[in-house]
Amino acid sequence: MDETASRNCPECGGSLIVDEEHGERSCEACGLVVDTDEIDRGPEWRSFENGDNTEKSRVGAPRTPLLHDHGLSTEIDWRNRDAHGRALSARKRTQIERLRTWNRRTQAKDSKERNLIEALSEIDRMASALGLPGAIRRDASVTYRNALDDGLLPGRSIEGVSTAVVYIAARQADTPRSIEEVVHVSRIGRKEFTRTFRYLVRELDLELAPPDPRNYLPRFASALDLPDEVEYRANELLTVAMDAGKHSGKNPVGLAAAALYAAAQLTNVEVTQETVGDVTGVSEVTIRNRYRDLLETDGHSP
DNA sequence: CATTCGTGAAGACGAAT
DNA sequence: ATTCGATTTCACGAATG
Repeated sequence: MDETASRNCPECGGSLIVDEEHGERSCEACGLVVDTDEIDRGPEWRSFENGDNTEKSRVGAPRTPLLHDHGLSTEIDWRNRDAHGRALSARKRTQIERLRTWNRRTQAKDSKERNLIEALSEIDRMASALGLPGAIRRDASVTYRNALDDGLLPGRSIEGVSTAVVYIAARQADTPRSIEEVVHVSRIGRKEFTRTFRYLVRELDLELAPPDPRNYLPRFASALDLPDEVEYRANELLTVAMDAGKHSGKNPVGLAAAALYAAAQLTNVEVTQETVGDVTGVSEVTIRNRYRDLLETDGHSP
């Protein structure tokens, strides 16, 4: 990808080569780096467009330097007058009319792209904090674009929609994160999240199956330092309960939490309802009720 | 004392009206 | 827009060890 530049090295006079990968221009002969970052690689698009997901992730938002337009955009007055206040000719007027149109269009495009830059950055940040892989981030970005193109953004915050699409993408990929987890790495509260989430699902006609509680087990078991056997038995309990249809209508996170607690009891592993509840974000009461159900269904109470 | 268990009031939600 | 039914959560006290 190297390309010989026209200028020469100020040190030794050798020809310069451009390293597009790093945006550097260096001397072929002496290796002197003449200037850096001459090539504008644009904002975040790259990890999104070409499939290479080679850890372009950033933590924290790279603030766009153009939060407002720095007065660079042009306003065209609505009055059809020239600088002296005289009326414009018909020919001049239609010309100005065209200018207005294009001015509006480019500004609309800019605002859309700025919106997208901000959103993609937030999606990446949250997905990273949640340990979600690149494929899911891309799915989330696609959903965000769809929402943006459908004009679903006005009235909702970028952060809210970004959070929702991350949650949706994780669920669709059978790598669900709980609402608590997602909200925890977001800047919005639970209330706004659920409102925005439902709104998106409805408006985009998304078909979202309820999360399989078993998909929560590995992470929760690991976070609770529970042995593999507990996780395995929890999986069994859930499978039995689901075959019996005892899971529908119940919070999948609560089921997973209760299954882990129940399995720990059955295998004589020490865990309290409180710690399970803290880690999973489920109340002790719910753990009690669910784990009672689970044991009963599996035949442990008579 | 720590943990578990059970309960009533209250909030959120989806479905039905 | 309101109501209804199921569920979850909170706060509390009792029982258990």
